Amino acid sequence: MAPASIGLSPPRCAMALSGQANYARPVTAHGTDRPLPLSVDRTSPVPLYFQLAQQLEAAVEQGRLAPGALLGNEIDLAARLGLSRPTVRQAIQSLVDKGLMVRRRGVGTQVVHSKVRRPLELSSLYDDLEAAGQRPATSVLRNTTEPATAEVAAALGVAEGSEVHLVERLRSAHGEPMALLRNHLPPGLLPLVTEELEATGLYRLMRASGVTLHSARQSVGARAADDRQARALAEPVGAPLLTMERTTYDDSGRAVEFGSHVYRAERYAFEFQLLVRA
Amino acid sequence: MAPASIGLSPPRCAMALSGQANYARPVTAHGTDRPLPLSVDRTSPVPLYFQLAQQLEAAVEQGRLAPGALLGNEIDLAARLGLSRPTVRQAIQSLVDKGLMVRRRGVGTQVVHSKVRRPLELSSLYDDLEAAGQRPATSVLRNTTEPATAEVAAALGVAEGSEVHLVERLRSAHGEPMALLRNHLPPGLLPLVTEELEATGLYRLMRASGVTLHSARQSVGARAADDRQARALAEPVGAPLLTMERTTYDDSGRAVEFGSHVYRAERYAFEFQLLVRA
DNA sequence: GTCAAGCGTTTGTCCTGACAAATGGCCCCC
DNA sequence: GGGGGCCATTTGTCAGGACAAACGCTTGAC
Repeated sequence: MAPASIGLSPPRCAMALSGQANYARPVTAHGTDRPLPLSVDRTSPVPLYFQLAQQLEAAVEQGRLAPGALLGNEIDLAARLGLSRPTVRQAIQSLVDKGLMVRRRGVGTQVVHSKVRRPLELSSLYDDLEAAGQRPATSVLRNTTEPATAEVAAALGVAEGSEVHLVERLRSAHGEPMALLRNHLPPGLLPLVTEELEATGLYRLMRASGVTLHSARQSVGARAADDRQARALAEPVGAPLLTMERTTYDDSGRAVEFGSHVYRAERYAFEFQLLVRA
Repeated sequence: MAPASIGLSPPRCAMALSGQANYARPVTAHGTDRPLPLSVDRTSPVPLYFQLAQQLEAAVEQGRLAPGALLGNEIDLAARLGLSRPTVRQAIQSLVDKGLMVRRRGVGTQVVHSKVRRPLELSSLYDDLEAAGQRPATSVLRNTTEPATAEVAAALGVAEGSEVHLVERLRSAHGEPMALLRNHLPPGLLPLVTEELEATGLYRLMRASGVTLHSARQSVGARAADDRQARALAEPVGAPLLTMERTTYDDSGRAVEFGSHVYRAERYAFEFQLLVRA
């Protein structure tokens, strides 16, 4: 309706990531004034805008493009690279969407003043604390089917009482238990082999089975450890735990997973970054 | 480097929102086959692509575009509206970015199969549980300056020991305490009037003072309530609390706020939605 | 000295046109 | 009847041009 109503601007978060990765990178390399070496390969199957975006992103990452530095106007940039302006704009826009750059009409495009640099190109939800060098270990506690409770049925969109898969895992890092993971999956979605579940993450298995993950709803809270949780996680009963419930959907809108997880508060925290969208 | 490396796809979250809003909307209105009434107003200052995007979004919202429904090809749509294809694409792309639609080459664009529909056009971080009908109340416990501790100094990018603002607030809803909010701000950013702080949220005040919020880093965890927290929140000592630490940056990369908050686990949870970006 | 108007610069929006690549269904052949 | 190849459809990518709107600086007036 109204042109620029925007009362409060809805934040858009660039990524949610795993536990306790705290990379305070200094990056004091300031901007040189020589024009950034940029080039595109027209024989490559990689889209031109994507090539450019990657190069710019790498330049920001390595400090060759200093925070606050102007990018130079799009027309010249396009001419220099032998590209059209829309292509250059598409490249820059993707970086703006990632929160790496800010555009200002009449001023130019500048690199966002660092510090915000995204924590990592983090990806899957937590089976990739592996990427943080945590060497995760998983032990499968249960891997069966059971009748869906009302809560699970509602989340997965199946009939209450119908059989669904249940996987319960204990995830450890450095030999210490970190989280207790309960997942319910609709029947017949993919074969759940205990050995595979102990070797890798659930999301990777799902993707490998051709499931196209699309979105997820999460709810993060806290609770006191009950008896069973305390035993599994080697915490005293009543210890504060971080809880996460998540329903994941695929492309077609099917719910493909309902997870109900608890983490040891001492050893885990969710870190993520929000962008305020224009 | 590689064209479509994408190992694991980094999720991108559409928004983070407030507490305990659970709107399970049925929306069983299925797709009619009559062509959606769409039109654009070329005399309006609102960009054409934005007009179109809004209309499509409204149609999805109201169920006039059923989940899974094909949108019809872009060429025809453009012709029907008297627009060019790039403009139509820009409109659709913005909805794809929001997670409302999925494009498939050779197939078309379809509305994502509901259920995922975003929880609300949520916005500010939590002073808008007001929007959830919670009628929040804030009481300011402290509003002073104090020397920055090492942690605060690092977060705000000021010298350790230099004076920074400190605001401590207790936020309640329905007369019950919900959260204890501690915020540190760099000196001179904006005047912090106790009366204003009790009447509205910190973010709104900052925006009203011309601060352009850009991004934030958050860390969410859990802990047991200490003495002081327990008293303020009317919980027993040792009760599980949900904790959140956040550093917020403006356009220029300046840190404009460092918050350290605790929430009653019984009364509060973070809900948000992640999108897996292509 | 201060404030306002003007101007160049840069991004925002929009158009037309074209070819490439992926998908899915149809048809033909075996 | 089943399988493979062809083809129409649809989105993905890219070019080149045009005008509008916003910003910042400079110039000019008071």
